[in-house]
Amino acid sequence: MGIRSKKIPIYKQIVADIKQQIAAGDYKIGDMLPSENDYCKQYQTTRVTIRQAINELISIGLVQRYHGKGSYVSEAKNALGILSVRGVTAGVGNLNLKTIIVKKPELLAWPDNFFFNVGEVHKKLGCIHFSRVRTLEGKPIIFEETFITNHQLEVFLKTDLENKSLFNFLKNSFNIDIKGGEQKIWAVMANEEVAKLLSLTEKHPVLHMKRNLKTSDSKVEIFSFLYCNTEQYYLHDSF
Amino acid sequence: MGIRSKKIPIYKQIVADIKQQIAAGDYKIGDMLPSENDYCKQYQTTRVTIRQAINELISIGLVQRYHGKGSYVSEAKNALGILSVRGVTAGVGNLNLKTIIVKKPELLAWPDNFFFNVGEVHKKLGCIHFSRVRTLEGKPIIFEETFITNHQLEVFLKTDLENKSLFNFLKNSFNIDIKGGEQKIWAVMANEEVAKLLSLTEKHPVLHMKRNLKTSDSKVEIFSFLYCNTEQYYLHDSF
DNA sequence: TAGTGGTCTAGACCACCCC
DNA sequence: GGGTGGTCTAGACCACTAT
Repeated sequence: MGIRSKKIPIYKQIVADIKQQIAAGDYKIGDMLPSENDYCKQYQTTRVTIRQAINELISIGLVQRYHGKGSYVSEAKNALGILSVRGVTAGVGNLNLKTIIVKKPELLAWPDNFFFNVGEVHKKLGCIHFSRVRTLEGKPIIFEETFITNHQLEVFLKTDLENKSLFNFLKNSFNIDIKGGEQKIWAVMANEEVAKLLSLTEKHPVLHMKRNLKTSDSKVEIFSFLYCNTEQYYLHDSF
Repeated sequence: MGIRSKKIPIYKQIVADIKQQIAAGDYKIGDMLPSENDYCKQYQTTRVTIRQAINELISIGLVQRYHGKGSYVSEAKNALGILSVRGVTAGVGNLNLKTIIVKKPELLAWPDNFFFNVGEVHKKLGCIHFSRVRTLEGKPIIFEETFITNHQLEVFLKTDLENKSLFNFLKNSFNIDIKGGEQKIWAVMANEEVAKLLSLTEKHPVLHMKRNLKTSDSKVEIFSFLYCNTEQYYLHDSF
């Protein structure tokens, strides 16, 4: 299990820094963040870099920026930031999402007629497959089935993912980052399996997403099929 | 009805240019766009500016960029780009969306207990309210109810919005742009009204969004409540 | 008018992909 | 090795908000 790259860009360090400060309560919802010029001095860098960092914070919905006024910490009450339609990040906001493993990681061939196109390279490597349910305050909210290209990731098979962030695990163990991707979204009726896992009556409407995430390792792609009960929470996206 | 600002930034002109070229078929799905350095020469500008333009194209899902390889026109088959969860744009991709007015524009007071917080300034100005259904190939797909702050927008009341893009209308008539906003997304059951307008059985699952869009005129805010039949199409988002 | 974000220049070096 | 995108510098000027 090797670390696969090196330097963390300055702007990502700044993103992580500001995220942490917001999480720690140094800045509360509605607070104005330091100005871009202040940040330039603080981090000894230039505005292009600072703006790149703040752009990322905006894109994950943590911050809003107003011309002539400043950048402000934004509200995300009841929003499933972790799924932020636009977000590349796990764990935006302070929602206490817990994870239950429904099906442990297993090494399989890629399914026939898989929804997304999988390249030949990935097909040869096979996929690691597992399913999880996410709960919020004890209630199941999300059911997610995940497929990851097995490029030297066998360690997954003996890893207990319970209550672990997949993205953090990939980052910490393999230095693999999410670089981007695409999502498709539908409203559907829960089928028997989904209804059971999310404690819903069958035919309850649920939000369904199919996602394809690209990582910093071009041999590792992540696909996930996801069902979300939006009765008490909603997906949130700001831009 | 006055034009409200002046200069169009270079990067936006480039965005519009490339969009137009893709729409015209100069670049097809999967084609590689010119490199960033080529664009620098072509537009006599620098990479920061070119990248700002391409970032916008990526964010609306039109383009994907790969390190070391280039930027490519991306596929958006069956995707409602017009609603692209992340999109700020009208009319990416499928141009065959037609609009039917369900309720003509009317000048009202802001509703009590409106879902979003409306500032005092906006409350004093009142709101312009109308409802539309969007159809694709003759089938109703989206029902959208819109509220806009009436800051010198009375011309709306005598405008026929049938088959017009709201965003283009705001842009062309008032030079008002969409600058950003937020969206909240649920899966719900169609109620009687929505079912009727979208030709669905009641209790059919539909995607529901509540959106708050900021414009380049800080006195003009747009809110929209929207229901979408995702049986044949899906919302699409790339990042 | 002072302070903020919005846009832009003219370079540079690095990391990645492909031949 | 040559071309691509990824990151960054050290400035500049403009547009918007507030006072």
